[in-house]
Amino acid sequence: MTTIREVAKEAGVSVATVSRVMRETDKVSKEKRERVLEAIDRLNYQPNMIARFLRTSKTRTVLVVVPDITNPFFSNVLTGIQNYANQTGYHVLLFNAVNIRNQNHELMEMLGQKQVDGIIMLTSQVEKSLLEKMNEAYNLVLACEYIDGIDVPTVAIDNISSSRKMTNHLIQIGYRKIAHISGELDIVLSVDRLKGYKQALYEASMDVPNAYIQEGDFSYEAGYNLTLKLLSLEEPPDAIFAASDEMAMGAVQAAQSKGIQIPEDIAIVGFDDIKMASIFSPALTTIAQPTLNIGSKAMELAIKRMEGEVINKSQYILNDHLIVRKSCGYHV
Amino acid sequence: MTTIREVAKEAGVSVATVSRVMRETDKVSKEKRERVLEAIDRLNYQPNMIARFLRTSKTRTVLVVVPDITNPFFSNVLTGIQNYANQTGYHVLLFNAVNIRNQNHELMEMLGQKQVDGIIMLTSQVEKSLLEKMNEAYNLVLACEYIDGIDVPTVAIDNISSSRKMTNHLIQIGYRKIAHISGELDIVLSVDRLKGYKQALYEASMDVPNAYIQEGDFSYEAGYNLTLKLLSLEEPPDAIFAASDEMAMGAVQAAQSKGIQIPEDIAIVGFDDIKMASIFSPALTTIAQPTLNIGSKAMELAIKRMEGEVINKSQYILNDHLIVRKSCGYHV
DNA sequence: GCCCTTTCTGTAAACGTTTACAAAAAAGTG
DNA sequence: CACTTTTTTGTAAACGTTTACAGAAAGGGC
Repeated sequence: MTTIREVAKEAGVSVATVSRVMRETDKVSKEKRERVLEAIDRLNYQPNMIARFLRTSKTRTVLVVVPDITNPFFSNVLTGIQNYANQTGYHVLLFNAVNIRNQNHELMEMLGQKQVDGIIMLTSQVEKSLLEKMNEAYNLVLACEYIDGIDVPTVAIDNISSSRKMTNHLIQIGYRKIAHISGELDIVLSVDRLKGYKQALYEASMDVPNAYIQEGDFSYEAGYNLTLKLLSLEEPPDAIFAASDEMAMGAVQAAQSKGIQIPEDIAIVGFDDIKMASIFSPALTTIAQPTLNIGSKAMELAIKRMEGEVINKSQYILNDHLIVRKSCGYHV
Repeated sequence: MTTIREVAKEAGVSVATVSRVMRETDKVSKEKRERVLEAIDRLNYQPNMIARFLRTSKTRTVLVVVPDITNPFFSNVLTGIQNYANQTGYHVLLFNAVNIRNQNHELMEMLGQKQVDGIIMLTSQVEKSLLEKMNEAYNLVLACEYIDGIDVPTVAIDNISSSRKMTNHLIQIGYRKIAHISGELDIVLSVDRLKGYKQALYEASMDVPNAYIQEGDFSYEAGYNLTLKLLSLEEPPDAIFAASDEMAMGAVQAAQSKGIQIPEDIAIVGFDDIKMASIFSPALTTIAQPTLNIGSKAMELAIKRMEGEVINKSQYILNDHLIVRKSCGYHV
């Protein structure tokens, strides 16, 4: 491996000068600069990043904690992060936290070991105290999920208002018995979506039976099973608003398995606008989240923090939008 | 930040002893070991990994090059890699290569800079010479795509035989006019799948018109458009074998848009068995690849190489299997 | 030519570990 | 007890950079 020392010798200058040329940080005379560049070229020199990291105590690397890369929503956000990172010379260390709650320790270890300069979490499914610690000791940014009561930069959509928007849409086009299949209710995001749904009903002075609200877990299977449950109610809903597209697809197929037509007999809508939502048949009415932007904004904020900038505003709310397709029975 | 020096002072021993306790590499008397452990605990010491990396010139990190994390196939393999890495104390640095061909330079730079000990590529879409260089200078492992003529450890399924298996299945259940929509034919994998298809036809002494073979690019849109093309042939096929599930879904919808029923009027099958393949309607007959295993095996090999072991066998072929669902019209 | 700035360069000390080597301590052996 | 062998410890030199500091060179003004 060629080192800076060898380059210095080859160019007939000191190591300091070589370093200065590399980093373009300080004035170097034209003549020496050229000699150095030539030497670098000749020896095919590449600086050892680890040594630089050690000296500068900056790694230009951010740890990204993803609950499940397999989930298209997360992988899209991750793509946004990665793209932005690429453009700015940062690197992404991946932490695929299948069961994040058991991995807290490991997570804190990685941070303490200085391998990364910052951390972006696509989930806030950890103890609040841990989140607080990470926020003050390291450069934390949350994406996708807002958490109450601590002041950490967060980028997400306004789940309450988008959920309200969706519910309003269903009300407007005439549905009166709207059920909701939520995500796990220990996740803020699920609670918010439920909240928005309730607000819309309240504003429209509509009342729904308790059984219209079912707690799922964002999975296809949950959507399927809970829909069977909803359909067997004495007075089944005429519309189902699922908190994820995957659950909505499960809902559609559960209904179809009972010979029920979508959207003729019942409307079913989702959330996220994953690619399949438009391919699926019937195409799903859903809420599109600006996943790539969420990712890049999160990375942008993380970089700002890592470079020492103080972030005054802590909530970054990006615009989602309602996408009306066939599954809600409203033809544009 | 607490350093090893402070721990040493606190415990009343030398830094070497502390290091030895940490790494469990050398004998340390019980008494001192305990003193050190206590001191570590008291000071909440965590070793600075970067410093260790520099000294040992090992980073326990592997660079994973993924063409597109958004693609469920890749994200599954990545999950396999990540899981195995986690278990063995390795880390994954993500390189999302949207257009890998333009990023060769960047890739080589990262390797030269010693930030990673090895590299796993989920694509071989780079110049062969580059691959060769990576293979000899760094610890390269290929996953998913085999490349001819260089001796780099590769883990994948046997695309030729699985494609032949699928085609045979279609022949067996009675189809005689089987078309194939391939991936990009500058990718080995696509060529292999095409090859398998042709072999099966050949063995069955079947001949198909040239127009039955269409080059796509694995995308839904390609599947859709090429199917429209196939259907408007004078003698349209009675079965379409798409080289990816996504293309198969496009094919299904293209057919449906023409009022053609699947599988009654035409069979359509895919490849990969992504989650949607079973949810989609009609459920897709497809080839299931052991994605998680591909990932973990690749990581296993990478670790072996990084730890200096010489890998004698260079091809690791994992078992795929045919999954028969509704879309091929064969009821089990 | 002299003095004062300004610009450029080199020396050497970090950064926080690991580890070769030597020295010290402990354990065996007769 | 004296000697040898084994085990445990500490000292200090790496690893390959960056950068504070001081010194040299160059430029400007008179």
